[in-house]
Amino acid sequence: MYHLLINREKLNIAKILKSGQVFRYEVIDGKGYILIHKLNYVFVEENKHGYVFHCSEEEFINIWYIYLDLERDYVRINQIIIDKDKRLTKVIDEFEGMRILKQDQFEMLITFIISQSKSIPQIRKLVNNLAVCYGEEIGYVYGEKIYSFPTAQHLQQLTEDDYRTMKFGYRAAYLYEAVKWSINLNKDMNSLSDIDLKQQLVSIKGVGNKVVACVMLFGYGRHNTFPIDVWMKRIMLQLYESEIRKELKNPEVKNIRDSQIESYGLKLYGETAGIAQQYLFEYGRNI
DNA sequence: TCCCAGGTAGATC
DNA sequence: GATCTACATGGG
Repeated sequence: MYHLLINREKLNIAKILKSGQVFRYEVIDGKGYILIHKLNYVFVEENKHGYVFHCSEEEFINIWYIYLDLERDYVRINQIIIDKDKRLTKVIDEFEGMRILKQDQFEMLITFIISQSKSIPQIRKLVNNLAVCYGEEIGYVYGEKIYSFPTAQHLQQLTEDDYRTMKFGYRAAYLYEAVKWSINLNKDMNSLSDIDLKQQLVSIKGVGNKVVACVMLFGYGRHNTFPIDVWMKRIMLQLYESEIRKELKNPEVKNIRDSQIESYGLKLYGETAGIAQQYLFEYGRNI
């Protein structure tokens, strides 16, 4: 058992799990949390001093330290973001300990394809169904069976109709395509530039700008991305509409495009855009 | 019954 | 290049 005494200013698991970036985890009331990554899971006990990871030190360093993005200096990044916009001071302070998880790339691709036009509880349900039906049983904690998320190989056997039977609706064809694409991958996507990676991902049918940005941010650790969904659009227009309009060829247009909001976010927040986006998302949800 | 939910592709102008 | 709409399903 690895005792890691880490304060909640640096790591706040409750806030991370509620931040909308991760869909597979368990909260054990009054005791702690279960985190899941590939074929690994860990029970993280919460006490007044901090967190205790119920795993070896080796596993903590090799898996959970990376998953939780603990190497990155969020204090420095938070200050950069506040310098860009002082209005985020309060939400960053209240959301202290939030981090961008580095999750499984295939899981992110599938999860965010599923996410289109679905509420967060519905996404969790569909994604968990997939894990229960096609993942592997990897553990048993506090009466909960823990499943891994299926790999592309696990899902290779499924037809489009199988996904429809599982209530994925029109996303069925997209899921089928994404699995096929993943099976046929023959190069290391991690070595690609942001632009090339984006180009590859967006070539999958059913994968557009928003899903690509989420996969790049939460799966590939590309923090220079700024996903625009309905929430972000509302928040960004509320905070920056006049500034965004100044950048447009025709500042009088009725509808501002997602890509224009994305450009502004990337320009303003640069390498911290992905993290800024999480704070903005939280800022908007609390209005 | 109607409307919306962490969107996207395809048609149309 | 901008705008409109169908696409499945579930929940309020």
